[in-house]
Amino acid sequence: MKDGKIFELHADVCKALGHALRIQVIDLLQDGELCFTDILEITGGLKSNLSQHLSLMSKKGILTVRRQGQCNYYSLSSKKVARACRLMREVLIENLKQGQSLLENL
Amino acid sequence: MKDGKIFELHADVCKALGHALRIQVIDLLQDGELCFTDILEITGGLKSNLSQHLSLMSKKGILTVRRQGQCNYYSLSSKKVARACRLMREVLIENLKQGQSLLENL
DNA sequence: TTATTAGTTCACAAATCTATGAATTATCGG
DNA sequence: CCGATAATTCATAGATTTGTGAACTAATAA
Repeated sequence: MKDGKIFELHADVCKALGHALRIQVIDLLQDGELCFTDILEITGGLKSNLSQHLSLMSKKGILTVRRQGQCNYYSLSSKKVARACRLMREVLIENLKQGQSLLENL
Repeated sequence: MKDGKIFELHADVCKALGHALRIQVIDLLQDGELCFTDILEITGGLKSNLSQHLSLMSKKGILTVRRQGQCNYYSLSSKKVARACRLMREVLIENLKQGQSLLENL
C-alpha cells in the first residue's frame, strides 16, 4: 500500500472521533452496548441525526452493531477506541489547565 | 462547565487528528521536534497549506512551537497524542485485517 | 541597506460535513 | 392483515474545512 494511503485511512478513522455527539456516544459505550433508543434518550436530538452519526462510526470501524429483534445494539469495536479517546481527553484537560484554550478562543 | 461543552472541546481536539497531512505530521514528530522546512520537505505540497495545518494543530493544543532564529521547531505537546494516534492506527489495522474497509468502500 | 530565507496571513473557490424533516423499511403483537 | 415501534434512508440547505496563490512579516546575511 502506498504510504499516503495509510495516512488517509488513518485520518479517516480519526475523523470519526471529531464530533461532539460521536464523542458522547463513545463515552456512553465505554462500559458496554446500548440500543439506539437508549442512546437517543440520553443524547437527545433527532433520531435521523443520531442514526447517521452511528452509521458513520460503524462504517469507519469504530462501532459494531448487533441487531436483535426490533432493537439495534451498538458497541465499541475495540477497547482501544475508548482508550484513544481518553488519552485525547487528557491532552485537552492538560491544555485547559494551562489556560491555553482561553487564549486561543478569544 | 456544562456537560455538552466538554464534548465539544474534546471533539475539537480530536478533529485535529482528522486529516492525512496532520496524521503524517504526528507520525514525523513522534521521536522529537522538526522545523517547518524539514517537515515541508518530507510531506511536500504548498508551504501555506502546511503552515495552516500546523497552526491549527497548535491552536488545538496538540503541537508546540519553538521559535529559534529563522526556524520554527514543532513538536507534539504530549506523548499522549502519539499514543492515541497509534491506538487508532491499530483499530484501523484490525479492521483492515477483517476486510471491513473493503466492504464499506464499495 | 538590500537581498534572501523562513514562514505566516489572507481571500476565495471548491469540497466536505452537518442538521432537519419527510419518506421508507423492518419487526413484532394482536 | 393492521397498527405500532424501531430505526434507516434520502434530499437539501447551511456551515465548516480545505487547497491555492499572492501578499506580507521577521530574521539573517552580504
